[in-house]
Amino acid sequence: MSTATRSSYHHGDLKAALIEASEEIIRAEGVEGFTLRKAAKSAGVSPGAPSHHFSGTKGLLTAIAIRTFEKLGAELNTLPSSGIPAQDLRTQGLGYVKFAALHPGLFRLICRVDLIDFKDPNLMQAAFEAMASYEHAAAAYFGYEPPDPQKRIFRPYMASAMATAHGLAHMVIEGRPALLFETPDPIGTFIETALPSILLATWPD
Amino acid sequence: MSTATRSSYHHGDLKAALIEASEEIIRAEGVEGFTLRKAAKSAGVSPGAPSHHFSGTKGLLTAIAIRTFEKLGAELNTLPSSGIPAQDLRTQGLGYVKFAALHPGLFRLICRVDLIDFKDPNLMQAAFEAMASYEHAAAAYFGYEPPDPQKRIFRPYMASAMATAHGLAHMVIEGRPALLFETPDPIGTFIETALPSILLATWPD
DNA sequence: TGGTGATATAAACATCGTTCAGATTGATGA
DNA sequence: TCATCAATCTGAACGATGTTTATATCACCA
Repeated sequence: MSTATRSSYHHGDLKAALIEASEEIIRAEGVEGFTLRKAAKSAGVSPGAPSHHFSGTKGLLTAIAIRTFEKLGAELNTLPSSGIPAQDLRTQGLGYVKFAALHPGLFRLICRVDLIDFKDPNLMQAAFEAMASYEHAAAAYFGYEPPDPQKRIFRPYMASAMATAHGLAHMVIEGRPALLFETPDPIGTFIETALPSILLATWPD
Repeated sequence: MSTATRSSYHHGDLKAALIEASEEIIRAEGVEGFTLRKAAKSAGVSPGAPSHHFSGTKGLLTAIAIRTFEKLGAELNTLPSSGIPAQDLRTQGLGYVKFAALHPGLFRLICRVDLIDFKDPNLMQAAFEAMASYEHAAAAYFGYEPPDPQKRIFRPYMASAMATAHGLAHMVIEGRPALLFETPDPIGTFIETALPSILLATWPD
């Protein structure tokens, strides 16, 4: 409810207000429920105002995607390390899927290549930094030297590990647990019970 | 180019023509490029005509999603079995990702929960039948008895295997190979070289 | 104090999905 | 055979969307 009532003709910090309002809309109604006009209205501004701060809808959504990758990275990079490679890799995977389950709208956003600008270097950098600890865990488990982060390249082992978590995340936000796994609570129960056993099957000790 | 010129006022088989035209649009321009009006125009019919055959855009796209699952199933279920469980599982996974890479628009469609009706029992049935041989291969590799197909339940092992392929498929159609793996040809080269080694890391002999 | 660039408005435009009254036609039954 | 009816299609309309344009307002600085 960031419908800011403002006194002056100019907003003051419309750019930040638009990002805030848009993220709220996406959290509440998903990417599909988002419209630029809604965001403008929520920020208390006319439909044409956003064009002065973002290059269209795609620019605004890209800014939110960057914030989302930063949130994901903050989540993953602070997960505790046990010293047991298999367990750490599972922890990272679980964290990845949990993030998707807790923020389905935002996670969908960062997968929508048509809605955000993946040529934006800031977006790419945020995406890679988000996966830093994940790559570290994969390197420890599979026994390889992590590549230079500057090169922005993933190893096949990392691709394998990341793909499993990525696929599970998609399956979760696509609502497949409720459809496929007979779990009463589509998010909580699945994550706490079925998901660990799935990851155990994928990366055993 | 199925812009059928018709002589009579009535079309004859508009339902099939709309499905055909829509699938062509999705193949050429992706789900994002699809509009109901385009499909109607391509079928040589007014924008209001489709409503007599489908319950809105979602109904039409659901019909195409069912066809897509049938195509995927026809692909996977005819893949040869080598008798070596690990290799067969990799073959299924490779087939799954290949399908996504060859039909990115259609694959994206069957993942768009907001665009198609996953409560449609025909869609669910088609989705499960498509994965039948995959589940069979997973059961052989992980050593469990495949569950009753009627129950429409996947085992954790199957979820693990499927998730990896599903995640790789998403990564491929999101264009990540070109971004992450330094492959000149984003589809062909990646699939033929990097992908098998990724699947080898996931399901070793 | 004036003026200039940045920022906002309001109105317009094309396009979208959907609805609805009316036109057209194929099929049914007497 | 022919009248009737339900199915099918048109064409115009509606509200909503993203974007552009001319115009209005204001913050800041010379």
